[in-house]
Amino acid sequence: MGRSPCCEKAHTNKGAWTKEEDQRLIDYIRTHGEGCWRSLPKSAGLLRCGKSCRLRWINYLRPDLKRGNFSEEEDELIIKLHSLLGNKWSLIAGRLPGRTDNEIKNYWNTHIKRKLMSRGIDPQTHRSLNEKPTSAAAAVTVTPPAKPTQLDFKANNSILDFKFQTVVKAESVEENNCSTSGMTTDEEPPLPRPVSADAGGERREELNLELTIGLATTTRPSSASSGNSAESKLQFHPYLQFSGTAEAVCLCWQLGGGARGNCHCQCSSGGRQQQQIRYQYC
DNA sequence: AAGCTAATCAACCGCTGCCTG
DNA sequence: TCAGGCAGCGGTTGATTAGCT
Repeated sequence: MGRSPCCEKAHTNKGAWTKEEDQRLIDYIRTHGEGCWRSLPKSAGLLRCGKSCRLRWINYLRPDLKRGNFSEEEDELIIKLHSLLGNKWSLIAGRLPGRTDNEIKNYWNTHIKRKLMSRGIDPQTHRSLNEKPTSAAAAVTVTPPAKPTQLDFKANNSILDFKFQTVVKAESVEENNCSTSGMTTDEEPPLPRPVSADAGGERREELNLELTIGLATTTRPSSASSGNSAESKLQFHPYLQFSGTAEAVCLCWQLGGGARGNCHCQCSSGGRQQQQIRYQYC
């Protein structure tokens, strides 16, 4: 038995939204808030599918959307995030305040892909186009998860741990003062790292990056929906900070203030960022 | 000015995963 | 444990706009 359609297709409008439809949707959400998209069209007097209403609101009508061109900083941030997360547009959008997943996805496909290609970088693998698949990457190669299952993403109450593997050139790691667990060398010696050689015989190290995410206690108030999943809460913290060079990678994600859980990375800073994800790229 | 092509982006479609009974 | 309902996500489509000849 197939699933019932999400809406009565025979009685719904499709295509571009009219100003009147937009206004109805805005008025309704202002009064009642987001949530229950399935019943919203009927309640708001719209002949639209709930999914369509949701999309229109999220991608176009939301008041906190930033319109206009992407800045150079945003470009670079998207590239870095894509190298880490792959085509997880919603996660990427979660770190770019005022930008939507759809917008970023379109922008990626129309601008950034071309930009990377012109730099001689494969937009999917973030490796040099001239490079043999088996050779070590430039300074840092982060292998994006091809499938979500490869990103070991486990929710455990308020703590998320996820791990993924990256390959870092051995010589880059030597100079790095961050350990794989995000600790400084002053605190604890680095964990032993497996060393492997690729087909060309070049020595390289495989670095197991463990990211620890502690969820802040504050979440977006109107997070109706199934937004109580840890992953979706994560998206409510749009700020992401990169610092330092990309010679080696120490990743430490935090939500909320100060070091939480197992994180000992020196990524603390005060003020507004107390409520932001902090992501150190040192 | 007209016709064609490329670029852009809003919207749709189908699938996935979470929640609930 | 399982099935159904739902929201959300990512890929794709198609209408519109811009640029070129």
